Amino acid sequence: MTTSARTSTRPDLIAILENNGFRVTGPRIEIIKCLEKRPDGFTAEEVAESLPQVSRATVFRTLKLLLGANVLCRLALPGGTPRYSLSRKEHHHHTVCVNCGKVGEFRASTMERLLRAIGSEIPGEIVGHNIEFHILCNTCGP
Amino acid sequence: MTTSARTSTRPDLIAILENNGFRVTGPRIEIIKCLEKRPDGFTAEEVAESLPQVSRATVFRTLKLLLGANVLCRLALPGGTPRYSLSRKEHHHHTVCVNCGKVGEFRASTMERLLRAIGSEIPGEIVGHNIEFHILCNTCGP
DNA sequence: GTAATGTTGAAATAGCGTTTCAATTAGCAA
DNA sequence: TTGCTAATTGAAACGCTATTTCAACATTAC
Repeated sequence: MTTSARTSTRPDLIAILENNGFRVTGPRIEIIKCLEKRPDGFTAEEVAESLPQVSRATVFRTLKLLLGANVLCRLALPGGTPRYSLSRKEHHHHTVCVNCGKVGEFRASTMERLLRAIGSEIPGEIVGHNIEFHILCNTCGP
Repeated sequence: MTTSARTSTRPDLIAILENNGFRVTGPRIEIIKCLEKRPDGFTAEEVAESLPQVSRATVFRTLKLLLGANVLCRLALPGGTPRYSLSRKEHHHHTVCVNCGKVGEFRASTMERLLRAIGSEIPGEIVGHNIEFHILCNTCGP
């Protein structure tokens, strides 16, 4: 019996805790299970509300921990509440629906080529980037 | 005597107030003058501190007004205080130095081509995007 | 000038997140 | 298995960026 059929695309978050020297505690397991049920992204408050038995502070602490481990992304809608999304390990970018907030991931080959080429047009050393597309998803769309 | 030698790249913010039906008031003029002295971007607090005679609320109200008029951009450093930057009218993107916070603008032709091409790779209708490069600028760099 | 309406300051409030600190618990060693 | 120790937790206070409220005031239209 394998642990998960999705290990190839979704990192095993419990293992990530262990490998980074963090303790595997009840609250953390509950939070992680909750995140994995939300493929379209979520707000911190949504997680806290759905886990009233876990302290809000612990929710934020765990999200921060996962952000630091690069398995969670925080994205900002224009003028809206930040949304979080579990990520695949591979480099990717995000789409966020401006109507329903649903978060998607995509890897565009055009994008990757661009990122390699753009360096020479920017004055300084690129150490990171923030690229999000604001969309109307196919459910909310015109 | 012309109003400004930079009208071609920097919009005339006073005119923008007038054209959008906003009143040209003392506090707004002070705020706008202050912003125009800061080519590298600024935080809301920096503006408020340098204009103690203007209420903090008015600073934020005026920044929001200019954001709505698309002549000001708000950008987020990873984990840092949001920074604002006056913008040229043409479509552009931003660089933010992760060390000193200095904001730069650039228009990369590669970028423009990408943005036209990427639509077919994204599920839904693109209504906007958020693209920032986090850099070490030439002053802070290695 | 005067009325109508937009704008202001000051302070309270909101949203998202972090910190504090005492109490608890996971993980390890004996 | 027991005990030790450092990591973690909950609850509440706090911090920061920003917004709202509301009475007083300034600006523009008439």
